[in-house]
Amino acid sequence: MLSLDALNAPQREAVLHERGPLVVFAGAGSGKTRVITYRIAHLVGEREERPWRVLAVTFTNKAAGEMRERLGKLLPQGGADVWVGTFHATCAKLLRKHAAEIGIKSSFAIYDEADSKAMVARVLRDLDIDERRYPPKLVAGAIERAKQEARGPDDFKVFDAETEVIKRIYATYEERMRQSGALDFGDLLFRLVYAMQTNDKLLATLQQRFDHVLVDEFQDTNHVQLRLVHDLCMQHRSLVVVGDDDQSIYRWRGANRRNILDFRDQFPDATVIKLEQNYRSTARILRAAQSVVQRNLEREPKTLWTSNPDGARVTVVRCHDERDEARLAVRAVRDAAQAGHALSDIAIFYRIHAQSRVFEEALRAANIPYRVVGGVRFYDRAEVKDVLAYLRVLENPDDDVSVLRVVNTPSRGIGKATIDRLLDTAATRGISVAEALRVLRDADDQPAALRKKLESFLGLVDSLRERASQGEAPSALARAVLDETGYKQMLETDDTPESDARLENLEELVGSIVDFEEEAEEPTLRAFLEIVTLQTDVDEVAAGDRLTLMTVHAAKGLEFDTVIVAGLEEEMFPYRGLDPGSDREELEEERRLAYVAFTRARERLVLMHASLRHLFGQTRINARSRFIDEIPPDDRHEIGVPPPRASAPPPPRDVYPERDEPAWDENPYRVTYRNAKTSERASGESYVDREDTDLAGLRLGMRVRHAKFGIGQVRAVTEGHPPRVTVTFPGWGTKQIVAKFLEPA
DNA sequence: TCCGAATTAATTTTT
DNA sequence: TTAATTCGGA
Repeated sequence: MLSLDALNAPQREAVLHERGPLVVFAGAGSGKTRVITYRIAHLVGEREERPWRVLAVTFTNKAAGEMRERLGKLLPQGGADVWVGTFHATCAKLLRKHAAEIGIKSSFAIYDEADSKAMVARVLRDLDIDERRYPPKLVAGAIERAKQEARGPDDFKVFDAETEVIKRIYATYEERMRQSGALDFGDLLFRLVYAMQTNDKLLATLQQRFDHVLVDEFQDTNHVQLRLVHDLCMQHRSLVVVGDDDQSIYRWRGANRRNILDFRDQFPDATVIKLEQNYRSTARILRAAQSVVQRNLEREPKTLWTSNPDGARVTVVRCHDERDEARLAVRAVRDAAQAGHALSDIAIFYRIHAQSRVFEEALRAANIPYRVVGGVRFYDRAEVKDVLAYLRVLENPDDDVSVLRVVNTPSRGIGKATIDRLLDTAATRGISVAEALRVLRDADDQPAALRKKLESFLGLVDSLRERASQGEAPSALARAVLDETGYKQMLETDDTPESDARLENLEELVGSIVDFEEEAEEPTLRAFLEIVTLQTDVDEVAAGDRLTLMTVHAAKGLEFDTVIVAGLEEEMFPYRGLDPGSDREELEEERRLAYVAFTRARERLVLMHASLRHLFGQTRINARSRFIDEIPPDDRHEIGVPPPRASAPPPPRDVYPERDEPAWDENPYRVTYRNAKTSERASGESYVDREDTDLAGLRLGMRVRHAKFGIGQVRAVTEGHPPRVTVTFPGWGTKQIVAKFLEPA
C-alpha cells in the first residue's frame, strides 16, 4: 500500500486525480517530481494500471534518470516497465518501432546540432550559395525552428528573398538527410507527429499505446511537443502536465509558455491544481525571488509560501570589479563552509560562461576544490566525434556527414580537391558520398594514385563493417578503429600535451562503451550510438566534496544550501546582447532566470555586483541590477566596497587589503541603501545608480545629445577603441554610440 | 596540402 | 579577451 502521508493536500489531489487532463502549476521547491512519481506509483501500484502503458516524459536524461530512480523505490516491481524518457528518446524509440509504416530505415542515424550544421554547409556548397550570406549555423537554426513549429519545407514561412533561399536550402537538406538515412533532433519529434497526422492507422495505434501520459517541465515545451502529447493522449485523455511558468527560461530555444498558461484553452475540461507551498528555502529567500518575478505581467497568479523560518537576510555585495568579486565570493564560500555547509552544498552561479574564469582562478589560488558544469561536453570533443563517426559509418554506410568527417582523418591525402569531386559526383548522380567513393575508385578517368587511396580507405571501412556485422562487440570495434585507421598513431606521433589528453579521452570513450555493454539490455552498436547522441550530459562520478560553478540555466532543478549569484549588473543580468532589443519578453525571461537562481538556495543567498567589469576585452561600467533593488529592503543587507565617487580616480589598491581584513560580517564598508532612488528605480523609471563613475568624459545617467537621435540618457559606458556608450533615446530605443559623437546636454 | 596569421564575433544550450 | 574560423603563402 502506497502511503500518501508525505504529501500535502494539493499534491495528494494531483496524485489521486481521476479523469481528464490536469495541469499542475508547481512553484519552485513545491515537490513537483514527487507528485509525478507518486502518481505513477499510485496508478500502477494501486489502480493496477499496466506499467508499460504509462508514459512519463521529461526534457533531460538527468530528469528521466532521477524519476526512474525514485519510481524504483516507490514501486519495487513494475517500476522498470514504465516508459520514462526524454521527448527525443521516446520518439526515437517509437520511430524505430514503426519505421516501416513511416517509411524510414529503422537503422537511422541521429544527427546532433553540429552534424546538421555540417549537412547544411554541404547543401550550401551543392546549391552554390555563399556561406557568408547564409551562415550554416543560422540556416540550421531556421530549419530547427521550423521543425519545432511542425513545418516542413513546403510550409516554411517565406516573407522575403532571404527566407525564400532558406526554404530552398531546407528542401535540399531534407533530401540529403533522407539519402543519408539520418534524422536530426527536430525530426525525431516532427516526423512522428507528421506520421500520425498523415497516417490514420498509425495514429490509432499510437493513441491506443498509452493509458496515461505525464509531462514534466511543461512550461518548456514547444509547439511540436504539445502536438505530440496532445495526439498521444487523445484516446484516453489521461494527461497530467506539471510545470512552472515562472521557471520558463528557454524561450530562445522555442519553448512556449503559452502551452502551460493556455492549457485550459487546449483542454477545456482541464483541472487546475497549484502547488504553492515551498519546502526548500527560507522565507526571506522566497520573498526575494517572488518580488522579482512578480513584476512580470504575464504569469499565472500564484504566491509561494513556506513554513520555514525567515532565515538570514539576502546578502548584497558591492565589488570593485570581477576580480574583487571573485575574491569576495571566495570569502562567502569560506564563510558558508564555516557555518557548516559542505562545499558540495555551495554553488556560484553566473549569467554567461565567460564569467567563470575569474572564479576558477580565485578558487584555485584559495585551494578550494570546485567543478565547472557545462562548457565543452565529452561527446562533443573532436577526437571523440571522429571515432564515433567511424562507428556510425559502420552502422550506416550512407551517413554522409560522418563519412566526410573521417574520410581524411587521419590525413590520407584525400584533400579538398578530391572531396569536391566526391560531392559533385554524389550531387549529380543523387547518390550518397559512400557510393560516390566507390564510383570514383572504379572510374578509369581518375588518377591511379587517387584510386588507390580511395580503395585503401574503402577497404579499411569495409573490413571493419564486416566485423561489425559478424557481431563483434562495440568496444572491440572502437579499439579496431583506433588501431587500424591510424587514428591512435596520429595522436601518439603528435606527442603534445593536447594529444595526450585526446588519447586519454579516447580511452575514456572505450571505457564508456565497455560500461554500456555491461549494463544495456541490448548492447548493440546502434543502441550505443543512439544513447551517445541523445545523452549529451555524461554524469560525472561523484567527485568528492566540491563547490559547483555553473550558469543559471544549468542550475534549474538543483538546490544548494548556499547560492552565490555573481554579476548582478544591468546589461549583465538582465543580460543584453549586441543589439539591445528592449523587448519586454526578454526582460521578463531574465526576471524568471533570476527567480530560478534565487530559489535554488535553501539557507543563504549572496548576490554580487561589480562597479566595473572587464568583458570581451572591454571595460564596462553598469549600474547594479534592478533585480537587487526589487528585493524588499528589509530582506537584504548590503556590504562590500564603498561605491565609487563621482569623477574619482580608480580606487587605490590598498582599499582592498588582502590581509588584516575584518571578518565578513563586520565589514567596515557595509552600507545600507534605503533612499528615494530605490523606489524610483523599482518602478522601472530609471536605470541610474548612485554611482557616478565616469569614462571617456561621460557619466552614467548623464543626459547627452546626438546629432541624429537627439537627447538621451547614458545607460552604460564601455571602454575600448574607440570608447562607446550605451544610450537610450526616447523614440529611438537603446543604441551603442561611439563616445565622440555625443556631447553633454 | 598544410600551417600560421588575420579576422571576426561574442547569452543562455534540455536533445 | 579569447576562441573559432578563414585566408594566404610555402
